[in-house]
Amino acid sequence: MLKDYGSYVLFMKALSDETRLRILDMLAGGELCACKILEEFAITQPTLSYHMKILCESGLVVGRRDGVWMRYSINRPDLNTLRQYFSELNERLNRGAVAQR
Amino acid sequence: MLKDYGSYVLFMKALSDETRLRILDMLAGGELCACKILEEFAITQPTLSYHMKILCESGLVVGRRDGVWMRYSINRPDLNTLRQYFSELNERLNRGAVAQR
DNA sequence: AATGGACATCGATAGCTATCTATGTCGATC
DNA sequence: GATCGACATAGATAGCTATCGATGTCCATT
Repeated sequence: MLKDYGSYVLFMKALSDETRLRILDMLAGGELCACKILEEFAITQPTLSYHMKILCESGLVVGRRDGVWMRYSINRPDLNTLRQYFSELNERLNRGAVAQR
Repeated sequence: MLKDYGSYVLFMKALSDETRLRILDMLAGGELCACKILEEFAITQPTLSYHMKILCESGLVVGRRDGVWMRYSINRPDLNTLRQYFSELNERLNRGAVAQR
């Protein structure tokens, strides 16, 4: 069982928007700067800035300033935590299924 | 890469609320009826009904009527899809890390 | 020192979300 | 057939979210 749902809720909230989901997908290919990400979307720069903030505040993404640019990448430990969460849920579900029969 | 973000957004939205996350967690232990779930929360019955609707509409949870009761359980294929999504993201991220060095 | 490029912040706003009370439906029981 | 228990639906509402245009900051270049 989870003790701390708070951080998971933040993860899920961060990914409960198509724009942000697509950004995470892009970042899985490696670090990208904000302007490169912006090119892929039909949103304004302030809106992207807002989405990046949500992603960073969840912990799933980290940004670093590189001169004029902001470079974003996925935070491995946090993505791993999330991956593990679903794996464990799945396992728990399967264990239960066996126990029931 | 994903083609259809829509269903993933629905999954994430469904899980971006602490009440629903906890419900999913409870259901990982096996099927439960609505009244049993309700006992664990300090919310009213209509609010639970609302949350169960969101979970069911996402596909992650299925409900079946059993006489007077509604019994809810996790939809294995959909949970598996979600598990796989994060596993693949993780893999893709790790592949990239190697390629970069 | 003026300009321009990359980004963040502010203020406004339309639309969505979670929650409640009140009420409805449908079986089972008295 | 009146009541009760389990659930859904309707209507209202406070608060949150995604989006924009306008503006600010900071650095590099002209």
